[in-house]
Amino acid sequence: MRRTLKQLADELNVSPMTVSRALRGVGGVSAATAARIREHAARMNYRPNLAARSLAAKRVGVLGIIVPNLRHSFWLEMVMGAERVARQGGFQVFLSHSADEAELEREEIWALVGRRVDAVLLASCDPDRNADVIEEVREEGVPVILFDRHGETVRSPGVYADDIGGARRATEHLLSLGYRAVAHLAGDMRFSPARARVQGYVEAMREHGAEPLIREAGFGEENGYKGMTSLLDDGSVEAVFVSHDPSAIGALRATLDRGLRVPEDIAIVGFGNTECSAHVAVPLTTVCQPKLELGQVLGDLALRTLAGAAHRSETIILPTGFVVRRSCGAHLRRTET
Amino acid sequence: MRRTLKQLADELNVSPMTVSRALRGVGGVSAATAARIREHAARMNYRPNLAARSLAAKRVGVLGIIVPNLRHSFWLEMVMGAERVARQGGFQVFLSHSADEAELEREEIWALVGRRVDAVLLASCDPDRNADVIEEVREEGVPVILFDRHGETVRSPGVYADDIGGARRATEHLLSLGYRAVAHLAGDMRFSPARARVQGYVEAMREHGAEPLIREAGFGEENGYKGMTSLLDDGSVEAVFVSHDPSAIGALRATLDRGLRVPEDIAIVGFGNTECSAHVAVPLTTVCQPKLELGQVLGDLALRTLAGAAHRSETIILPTGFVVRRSCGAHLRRTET
DNA sequence: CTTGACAACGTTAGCGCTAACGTGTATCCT
DNA sequence: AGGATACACGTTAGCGCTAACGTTGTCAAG
Repeated sequence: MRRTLKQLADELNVSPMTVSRALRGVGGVSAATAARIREHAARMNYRPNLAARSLAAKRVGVLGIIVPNLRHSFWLEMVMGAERVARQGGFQVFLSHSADEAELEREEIWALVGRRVDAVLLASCDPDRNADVIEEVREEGVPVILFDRHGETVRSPGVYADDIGGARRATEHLLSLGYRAVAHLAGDMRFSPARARVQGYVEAMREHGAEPLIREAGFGEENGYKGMTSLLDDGSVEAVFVSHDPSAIGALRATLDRGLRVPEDIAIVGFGNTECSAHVAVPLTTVCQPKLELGQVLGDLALRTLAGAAHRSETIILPTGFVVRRSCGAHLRRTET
Repeated sequence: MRRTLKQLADELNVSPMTVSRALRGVGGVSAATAARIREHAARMNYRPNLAARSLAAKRVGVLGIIVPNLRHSFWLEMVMGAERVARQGGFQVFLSHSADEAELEREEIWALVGRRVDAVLLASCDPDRNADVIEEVREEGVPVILFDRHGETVRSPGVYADDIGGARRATEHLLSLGYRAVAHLAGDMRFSPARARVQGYVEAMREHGAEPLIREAGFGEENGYKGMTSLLDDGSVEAVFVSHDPSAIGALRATLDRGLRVPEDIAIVGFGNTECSAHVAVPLTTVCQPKLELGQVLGDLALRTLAGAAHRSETIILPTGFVVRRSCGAHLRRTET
């Protein structure tokens, strides 16, 4: 079967330890021997048994990442960003997802810890409910770094997008275009980003002396459709800031299905800049998070934490961007921005 | 730090082996003792060290999956499907991606094998180039199961979508609508699915006595845009079957940018049914692979292979579906289907 | 009362690797 | 010359777990 360190050592008439040192490049071996060993290992196509290595050493060189869901590009991009940084730092990434179920998430966390990952990067689908596990894992010496979603009770180093600022920006954009009746279709309020976006929206409205009008729709296209329908039933809205692009796409469809025009009759601004946002019938104006960068910062934070170089409870918030397309009606120049 | 088997054993005044047996439920322990042990382990929140377990035992309970790219829902869904089945079978999944680089892919394969995964499920970005690694891994007793893409030289058990049949279906659909000048915007011919789709297209055209017209565009929206532009420059096309939905979206945009109408002037059919396909300006008629099912079949094949219950070089091909939307012009009823 | 068979546990010996310390030899300084 | 110093390498002892075999006790058949 596989070749082991010891076999290599026998073939080369050195001790296993020397081979180990040479292959890891930790010094304590003459350059000549090291070269000889490395060459032989390469020819023999030797690969260390990482399970054994991680058992013997403490560090394993693996970060575990758990996201609620891989189907949304947001998570995916964050993971890719984190992975890139981790790889450059000599770490591998073990990726899991919780399918948005707190119970499964607990299991996944334990599975990662059982595999002795060096750190857990977690976008929890329910940070408060799983606060105990997180605490426990921390006590065992495995850093847990939260991202995107935080809870009320859990405070921890983490990386987040500036949801409040992004929501303010979106709302102010609509107000500056001259819309007054600007409503908000909120996301699932169990999640901190949804709450933060509501907050940003409300702040912006208040500052402009406008009355907030909020409807909780939840995430996803269908919820957006329903939420928008109910909003249109109820009263006269000029513009809507939707908490999440998929919902915004649903809202757009609902509006169009009513025979209303976007943005002439109703303006829409989304949040997230998902893959389809630029392609839909009326291209969506939207807030965009720096997804890849968020991931990179996350990976970086993890590496620094492991190196002991991060502040305790370092919290990083990255600013959001804003993409103006057609759904907000800016191109109609109702008012100069 | 963490509690170990031995600690548990001491606390319970039994041998570590008894604890191990009780926790794995392999028998050889009285029901009473087993219950006592399990209860205590649960209260102590004991988690086995999987690295140690995988070192001591042969089986680890992990499948490694490598896909070229996670950004396309196709791969993602396959992974999710495979993961679901694996989980039900008591396996975890270690997910990697090769970023479409053969060299990286080799590394990822070795990394997985180094971690002693029980099997490698691989959608290779270059099956021929990496045939040697695949062979080597197999010789070490780790089954490698290919999916979606196969090479010329590598023949192996695998799971594939019926690309030929799907392409035939799409082409025949267009022909049956009365279009005669049906062109094909091909994908990247290095990959077997692109070649298969060309084949299906050509076969269908020949059978209807129509002349194939193929242009290689590659994958992705930009390539689709360029390919379509060049196609429109060259001559009179009535309909186009595009090898991949993102390219089809690019092609659609190119057509619209020219001031041509879809489907009135040019009909378009895509392949893949990606997330955006239903949302674009003219909703795309497209061939859809049973992504999740492909993944499930893949996971199932892997488990059966590990159980020794699969035939050598079992190859599974799943039929594709077809979604008629607006871009093909079927709703205009040029001809009854 | 043996004998054997079986259940319920314990013991031993690693899996493949690495940390920590030990040994041997050349080199250098006073 | 004697000892300190440095380097190259070997030895020992596990990491936490499990396979394989050993031991003890029990009970029924002969």
